[in-house]
Amino acid sequence: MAYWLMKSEPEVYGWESLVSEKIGVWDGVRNYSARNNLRAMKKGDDAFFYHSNAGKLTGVVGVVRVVGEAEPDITFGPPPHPWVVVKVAPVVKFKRLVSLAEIRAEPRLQKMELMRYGRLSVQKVLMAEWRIIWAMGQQKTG
DNA sequence: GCCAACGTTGGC
DNA sequence: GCCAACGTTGGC
Repeated sequence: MAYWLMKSEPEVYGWESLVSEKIGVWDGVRNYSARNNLRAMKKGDDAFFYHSNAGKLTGVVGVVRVVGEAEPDITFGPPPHPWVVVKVAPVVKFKRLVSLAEIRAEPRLQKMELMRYGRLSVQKVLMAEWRIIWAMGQQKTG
């Protein structure tokens, strides 16, 4: 069982879009590192859903589960080509946003790929990092 | 809207 | 294989 972080711009495809679809096809990835991560995803893996490019709302909004493993991304064109999609379903929305600013400010999260290689749209998350962000997301807002 | 960081492309 | 030019992502 592995943990991941998947980015999407909420204006393009946000948490609410996924909830209304129930199962989302994660398409459009055109970067080899991100593609390799998509290929490594297994059914039952969990991923943080991260809203990118969203000003103060940039950050982790909830958890999704991989329900379909890599298959060709037909939005690129007919295979063969290198690009793949996975299918994900919403699991739980956080009680509050865990913003990028907070992640930046948390010393235990400084080694996250998010800090080192911010532009990667599909990233691996370590279990320790997963637990920290999960706990932050369960805190009640004041 | 700007721009830093990074990936990709293509000439050589 | 190197590297300059260019394109894209995404934070701010």
